[in-house]
Amino acid sequence: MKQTKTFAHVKSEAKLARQALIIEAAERVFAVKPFNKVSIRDIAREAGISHASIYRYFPDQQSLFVEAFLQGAGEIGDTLEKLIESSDTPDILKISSVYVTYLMDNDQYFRMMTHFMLDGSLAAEKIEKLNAAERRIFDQFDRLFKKLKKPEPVRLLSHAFFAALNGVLITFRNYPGRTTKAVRRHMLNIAGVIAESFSADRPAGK
Amino acid sequence: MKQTKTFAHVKSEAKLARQALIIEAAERVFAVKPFNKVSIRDIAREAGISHASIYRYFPDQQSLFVEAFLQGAGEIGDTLEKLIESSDTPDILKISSVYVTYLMDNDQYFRMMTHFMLDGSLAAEKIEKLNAAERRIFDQFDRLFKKLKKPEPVRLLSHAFFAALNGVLITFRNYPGRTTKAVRRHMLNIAGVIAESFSADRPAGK
DNA sequence: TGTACATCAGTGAACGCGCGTTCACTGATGTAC
DNA sequence: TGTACATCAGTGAACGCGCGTTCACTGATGTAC
Repeated sequence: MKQTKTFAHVKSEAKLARQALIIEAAERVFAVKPFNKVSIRDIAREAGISHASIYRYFPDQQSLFVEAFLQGAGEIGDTLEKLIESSDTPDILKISSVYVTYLMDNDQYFRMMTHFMLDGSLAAEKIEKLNAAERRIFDQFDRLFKKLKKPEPVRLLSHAFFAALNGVLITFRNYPGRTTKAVRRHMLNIAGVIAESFSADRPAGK
Repeated sequence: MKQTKTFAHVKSEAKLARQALIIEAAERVFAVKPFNKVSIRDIAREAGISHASIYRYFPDQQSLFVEAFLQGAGEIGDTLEKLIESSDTPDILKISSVYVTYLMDNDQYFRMMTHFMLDGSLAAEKIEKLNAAERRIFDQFDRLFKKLKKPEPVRLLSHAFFAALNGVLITFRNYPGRTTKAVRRHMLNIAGVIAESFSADRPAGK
């Protein structure tokens, strides 16, 4: 009895490991191809399996895509956490530039994020997963603003800050007639303007 | 000779008028259907013509979509212009809420905007058209910040303000578990936080 | 006024494509006895 | 150790669909003489 349980365990672990390999392949494809052009066939090719095999591991395309995104969201969360927890007076300019830089370097996650934000047809259970990732970032920004001694409630500030940084990423990503380098500089510049406007003391009660 | 010119003129005006009817039909479809689901066939059906006829008036799908978007962008530009020109001390809170409200009520334009911002495969000539519309908004925000006596250069502020408002629209549009009304209130609330952070005086030289 | 011809908006049918997903099958591995 | 059976990962082929775009044709309108 113990034996069969262990065997089943090994088996299910193998399954999870193969799932993970598919997700990694998906991330590599997303890094190279615009989100809306990525197909199940692309990912299968990258993973070195038949496209029909994907369906042994994921019930449908949407589930796979959401899992791939959550990987990236987790990394962002980890990075911000380290940055904010490690100091008693975190540098908001640094934080905004890390966030923006990460999502410029890993454009695939930003594409996925905007896709999911725009897509109205997500299953409720998927939405909840994405939302948990978002809440984690809000929580960290809350910590940031608390450490910066902003007046309560800081949650609204966190929402506004997060939204504003996302806005920078979407608004200037295809800034025409600029090199990638120049776009990058401009985004960081604008993110800096935003960080500064969030760090300034505001007249109380206004 | 004069005669034929006039006839040709009438003819080309008729053509433009029919083009405009197709664009209007497209806008109606966009208002009802997610951007990425709208097809040439949908628009033709709405306009009451055969889908093959579209190609008498537009070389391809992209051209039609861009024209449809520019209609909406023009309206936003007009609205902001009125608002900012009409006062010597414009209300930035009012302006942010008008902008956000317009793009919530006319969600199709926001969808198109984000689509074009994310799409890397636009023809250069289309990009230029879209960019002109964007510049017009930047110019108006420049006026706003100048009237608010912000230190030069105000262009960066305009960029940051525009980006931040767009960020609010994309970040909270599918805020889960909220009614449309609650989402609306939340967006306006966050847009208010942003407007406020842009209207506060910031320490000079910081 | 009548006739032959040119133009061109409008169209239904078809083309070619890529997609997500399912199906029926293979073959390797493990299990029961 | 050997044999019959069960499981299930993996697969190539196929299904069914919707799309953007093109084609060959019609028919209304205008032009030339």
